Amino acid sequence: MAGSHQQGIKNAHFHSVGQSRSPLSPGEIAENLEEAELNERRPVRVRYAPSPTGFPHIGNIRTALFNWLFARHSGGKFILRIEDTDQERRVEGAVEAIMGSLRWLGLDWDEGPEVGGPYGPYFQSQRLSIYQEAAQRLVTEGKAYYCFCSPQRLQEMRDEQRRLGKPPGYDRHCRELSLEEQSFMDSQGIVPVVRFKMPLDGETRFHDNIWGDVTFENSTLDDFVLLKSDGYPTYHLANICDDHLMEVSHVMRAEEWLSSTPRHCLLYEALGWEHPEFAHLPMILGPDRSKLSKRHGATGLLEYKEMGYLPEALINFLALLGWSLDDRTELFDREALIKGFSLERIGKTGAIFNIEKLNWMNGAYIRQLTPADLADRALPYLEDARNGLSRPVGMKRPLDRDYLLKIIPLIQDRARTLGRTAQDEGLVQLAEFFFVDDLDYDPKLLLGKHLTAEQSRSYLGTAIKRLADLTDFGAATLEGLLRPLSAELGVKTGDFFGLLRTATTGRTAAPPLFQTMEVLGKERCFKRLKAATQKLAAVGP
RNA sequence: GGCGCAUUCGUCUAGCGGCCCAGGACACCUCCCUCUCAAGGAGGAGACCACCGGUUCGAAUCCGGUAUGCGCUACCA
Repeated sequence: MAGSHQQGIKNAHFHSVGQSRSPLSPGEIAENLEEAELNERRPVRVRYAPSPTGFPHIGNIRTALFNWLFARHSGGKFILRIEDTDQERRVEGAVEAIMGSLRWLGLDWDEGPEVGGPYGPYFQSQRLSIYQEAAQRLVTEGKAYYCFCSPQRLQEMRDEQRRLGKPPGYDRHCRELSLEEQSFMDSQGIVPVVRFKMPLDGETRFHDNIWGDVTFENSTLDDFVLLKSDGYPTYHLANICDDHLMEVSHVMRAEEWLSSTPRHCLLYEALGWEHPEFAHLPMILGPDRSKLSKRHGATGLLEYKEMGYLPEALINFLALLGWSLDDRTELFDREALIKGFSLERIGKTGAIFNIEKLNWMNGAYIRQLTPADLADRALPYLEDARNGLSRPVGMKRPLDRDYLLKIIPLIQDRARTLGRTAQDEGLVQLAEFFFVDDLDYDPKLLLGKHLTAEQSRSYLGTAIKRLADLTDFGAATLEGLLRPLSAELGVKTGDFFGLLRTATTGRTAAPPLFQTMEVLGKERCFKRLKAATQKLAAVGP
């Protein structure tokens, strides 16, 4: 099977730029910049700005990936900023999960938590005064106002609007409050929020690098909240302030933000700032075409690590969800992805996350690994063989790496994940029988399609006898003995080898028999062959 | 309901007026290889390019409408 691995590499057609792992050369970056940034002289600075309200899922991470690819492609900076402005929904451990996810995929950030940077801090909760000052300034300039409406009033207002079939939105009740009215409310102890004073007419138009020109009537936009009563900013305010202060050049985020972009444009304008370029990424959908969520099954990125997907395979797969290089390239190494990535080739339609294709791709990546690398990556999964489908296997630990190294060539072409899969195509499942002491299988499997229990018993007995004299238990020797024996016994090789396969591996589908027996070793094979004859006794005639 | 956006094989997609009675990939089927299962190789099936009009010598590609879908419509991001 040594040749099979070579073949795997040869036929996988991995698209590579044919250079080492080093980043792009300055010349290449300049070239990329020229093609992508004709109108823009600003250095590229992009950011991934998740909120720690949960663990990052496939969709979030795809956004991170696109930002990272764009930054690396253009020699710009990739910033990680934590948007922790919602105190209520904050989830413990989320920040760690975010960083862990990025690190697992190798998406390194140039500025952000743990690495710092000249535009910090990178946690919005540590930048509150910035937002408060901005809100204050807008109020002073008459571009925003205090709103004292209670949550109850707002809720009733919305219910009423819904009942009347009118477009929902704040009714601007507090927009023109007099100073007296305001101080009265203050004296009542009501803490106001700050709302943006939306232009009542006109339209807001902006250019999106993916969607083209988009226009909104200002009259359809309401006076949204900038600063909450707890002193924290809303996403809109914080996002705008930080993107401006951190000199973000391109805002790349999910499509669901497209509708709030006019608000952001207006806010930039009110603050006297120029807005960055926008690029709204198409969404990742569940099989029912709705926004991917927990009810679609595994969505957390780290779950994919648990299941035994390779980070490079996941990156490749995710990159192809919404982006393509051309009409045929499917497999990219990291450098090829960086080199080929461009905003121009991002599509607009939501993409369904198709796990089948991921499985294929992961298999392709597994095949392309060196056996030693695969062994090292597989070891943790074998040691802790619980992932997903669970059921601990009866292996003695710690595992013998040298033994594993001999097994790898036999299962490398067959594995689709490093863990377990529902179709038994996970590496753990494929390797399992090499490690356990006692095989547990249905004795009937020994009979195959054409043999009786009696025949099986007899063939097995003969095989054991002949095998006993063997000093060399190599695959070639085994074949040299067993193939003629099959003829001698007058059994089809398919039936005979099938019998031996089940006896030695406990399954009907396994790697090639002779190599498998060689790796298993004489002692283990004998034990299993004898156990099989025992089992046969239980089947009857 | 309002606003915005989208619509090419089951799925991911190529296509930016003639090269397309639409190309690639996954999945599926057949065959080859073969001790089983994979991997690999060779084929196949699968899309009236959502629909209806228009522009044009010519449209999947441009324009309009319809339908459907999705997103947003919070003191959430």
